[in-house]
Amino acid sequence: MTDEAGRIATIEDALATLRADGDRVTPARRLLVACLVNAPGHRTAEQLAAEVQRRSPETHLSTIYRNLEELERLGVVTHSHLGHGPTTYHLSSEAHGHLVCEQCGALVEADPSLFSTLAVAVHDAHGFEVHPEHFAVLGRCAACQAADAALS
Amino acid sequence: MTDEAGRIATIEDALATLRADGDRVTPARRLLVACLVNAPGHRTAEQLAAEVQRRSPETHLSTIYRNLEELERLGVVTHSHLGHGPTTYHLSSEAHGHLVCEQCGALVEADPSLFSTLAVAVHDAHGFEVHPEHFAVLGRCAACQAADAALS
DNA sequence: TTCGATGCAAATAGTTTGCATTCTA
DNA sequence: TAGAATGCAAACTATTTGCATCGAA
Repeated sequence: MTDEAGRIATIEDALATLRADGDRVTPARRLLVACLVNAPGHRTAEQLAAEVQRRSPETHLSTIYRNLEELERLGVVTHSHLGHGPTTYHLSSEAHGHLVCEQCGALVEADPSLFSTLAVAVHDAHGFEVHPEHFAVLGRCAACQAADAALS
Repeated sequence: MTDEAGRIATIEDALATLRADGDRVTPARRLLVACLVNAPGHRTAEQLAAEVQRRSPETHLSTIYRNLEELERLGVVTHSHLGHGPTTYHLSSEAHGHLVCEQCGALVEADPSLFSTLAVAVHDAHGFEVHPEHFAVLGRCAACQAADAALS
């Protein structure tokens, strides 16, 4: 129920990007791209492997890593470091910032516009170009603040 | 030449914090705290272990990890996740933000004030409390931007 | 039919844990 | 001298790599 029409154009876009670079379109690559396009959000290499393996159980985790690397090189995929946990991957077209609660691990996706003043300030002060989608802003979510406040 | 006076008060503060919690002051803890106080900046557990081992070669890396965890629990030490690389540790009193270049790995320490508008915007939008010292802002440093520009 | 992609096993990096021993308080 | 801290080995998680085989173009 997740592989029907509507987004196939984007799958084909991704495959066309591979072909344009001289890369081959293999079943594993088709499935991986379909997973990324069909369901948005952050997934680890392991989660993506599990999804791909539902259709093609012999697909190896190392193949997922190699293909994510290649798709990232081509600009189709972006990865983020979310504090402690493993690296997560998503389509580059879904760029956004990340807020991760250090207490409960909750992930909030933040509109990139929230980062614009930071980006300007950092660029003015250090000439540094900020990539808000590649890292997580760590802190404490509203729920954990409320829970902590209730204790005191 | 790094263990002379001037900052010893802070070493004693850290040890007093341990004692106050009922923890014991061991040679490994003394040396670790001294390393952290005597030289500022970010170091990985492995780097700290190497420093401690110059004085006390039998100190094990797992002891460093356990003590960093305890010092962090007591608020003496803070860790940061700097993109790809391993976790780094520093005294909590040296709080600051981090800019890490994704191309060359350069680390720039940023004044926490640069994060204040981000913190306000994120709090208004999501009720989320930002801890600027716990994560790295990834992007591209001025030098890499200049180098890239020269290529095109 | 060729060379890129894959599967598998093994290596690697970073970190954590179990347990017997040591040493602080 | 009781219990916390340590050293060591081993487990564990995330990721990378070498190599023989397979398959897309």
